[in-house]
Amino acid sequence: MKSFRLILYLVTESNKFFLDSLFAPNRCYCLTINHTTLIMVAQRVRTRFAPSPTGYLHVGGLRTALYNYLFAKKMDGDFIIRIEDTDQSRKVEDAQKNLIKTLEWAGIVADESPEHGGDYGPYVQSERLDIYDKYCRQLLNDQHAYYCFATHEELEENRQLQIKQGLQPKYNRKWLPEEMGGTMPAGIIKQKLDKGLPYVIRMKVPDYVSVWFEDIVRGPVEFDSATIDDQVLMKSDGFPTYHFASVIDDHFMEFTHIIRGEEWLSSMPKHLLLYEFFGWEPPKVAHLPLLLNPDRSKLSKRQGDVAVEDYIRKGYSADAIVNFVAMLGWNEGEGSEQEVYSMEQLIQKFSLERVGKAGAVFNIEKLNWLEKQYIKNRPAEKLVAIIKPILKAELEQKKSLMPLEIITSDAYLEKVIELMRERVGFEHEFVTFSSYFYFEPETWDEEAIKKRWSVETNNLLKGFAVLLDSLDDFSAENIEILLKEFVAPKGLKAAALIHPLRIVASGVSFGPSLYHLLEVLGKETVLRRIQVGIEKINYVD
RNA sequence: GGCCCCAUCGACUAGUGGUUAGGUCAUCACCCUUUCAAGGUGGUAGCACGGGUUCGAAUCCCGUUGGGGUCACCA
Repeated sequence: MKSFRLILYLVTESNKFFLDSLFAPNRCYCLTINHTTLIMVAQRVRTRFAPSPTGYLHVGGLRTALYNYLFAKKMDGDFIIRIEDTDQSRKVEDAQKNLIKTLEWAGIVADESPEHGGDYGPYVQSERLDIYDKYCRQLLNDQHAYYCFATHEELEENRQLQIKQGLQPKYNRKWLPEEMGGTMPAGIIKQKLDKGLPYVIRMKVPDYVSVWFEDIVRGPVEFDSATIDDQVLMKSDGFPTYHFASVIDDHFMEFTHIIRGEEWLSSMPKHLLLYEFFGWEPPKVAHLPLLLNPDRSKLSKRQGDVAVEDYIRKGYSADAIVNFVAMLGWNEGEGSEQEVYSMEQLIQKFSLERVGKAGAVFNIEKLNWLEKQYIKNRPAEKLVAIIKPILKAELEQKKSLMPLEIITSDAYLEKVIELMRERVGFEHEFVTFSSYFYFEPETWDEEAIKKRWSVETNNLLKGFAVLLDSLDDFSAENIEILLKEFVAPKGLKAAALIHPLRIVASGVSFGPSLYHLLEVLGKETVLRRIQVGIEKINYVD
């Protein structure tokens, strides 16, 4: 029972730390002030991420999961994954596995989930059908729900008619029984039931009551029940709808906080009504602002990648994505100018109170910048471990003229990393963007040749190659001295040789310091490339 | 359309009655420099609008406008 903190948090945010330090975590606390005793019951925070297994993990879903996770961990509570597979027709094979795998990739590991189990299972809704059935029956008994035999066609017809009449499309309550205030005689319902005709079960939304609740991020929100439809609770295939299943599960899995996207805000009153029917205490809720396309519509395919898997494939790291997505709608607040946060720091600093209300545009440029920050600061060993498999895969496709044991060594890769870490945007670019560290150039930047070559260039290279060959210590410093001494008596600038050297050595006109580049490549490779370059580059004035 | 939510630079945001409206990304200029980056310095750029309340409003209230979400036997 660790979440003593939760209750204090809810009761008195400002006194939290004061009270926190007064009591050791336990189940029950008594506080007596002026003969008045305040009793607090500890309750461990439990949050959930409840995706449906219909495919990939959406970045919005990742953020929702992350906020649930951060909040739970911050409060010393548990984060749970539940799979909402009540629509069997949309179920996608392996989606559940991928969802959980992708979350774990991001560092979001559930305390309870279908894969890892827990005390509140099963964690897949299709395995909880008997529970929904039982509680649906209870609602039926209590006259909070009723059978409805309307067909899809009938419903659609009714809808069209209402639209034509300028009314709001809403279920017409044709099957609401007489004893519940409707017009359908019990006999007819029984008749249909006996015949075994397909039906759904609808909840009866009370007329003209006001449903009010306090949203943690939005404050008070109010709905009029007259605008709420008699929601289907059980579908004709015997599966519950989302609304019903999630309320039942949220209750029995004892979640203390529901943190989800704003798209759920308008179904909140239905859920609240269900809690009321059952006499259960609803959890606290927080509706997160939506993630937006650049045109400010709800983030969607069509306008770029939305699957976390897409970003993984492109080479974004978990650190950067988590960091980025966390900042979309949350910030530490006044006084902080921190941009880069580790998961630990996020857990430490996160709070639902500081989640914003307005939607946030998913801005890829900031993500790119963050990714670079991480690459700049990631320890070389870590990068080596990431790059090596990429290089090895590449080496299976392409032959290298350089000694394999050297270019695949940690020492060599670390040198490449130090030269390139401020020049790459993704980890894989240490290989793909810097292939000249491992493979011979096959093309030589034409624009650059035009700009940097003169009639003398090839001879200069040839002459310098001889000097390089005689250099025993092939270090950047020595190469620099040698080059300057070579060029000075000729009345040339160092640049006259530097640029051509870079081009023959790498094929491109940009990259790290030339001297360091040559040092890392090594004498043998450099001499070979000068030779090949001279042969291949035909300068025409 | 009904209902609900939202509104500070192009983007992410700080700001909770008194600030020259701050930071980050992007962008521009300059510096550094063998290239490309990185880094440094500086700049452009914002409180949607209209009414109140108040000595004083980005901040509180009302309205308008704009945007979004939602109105399924999908979640």
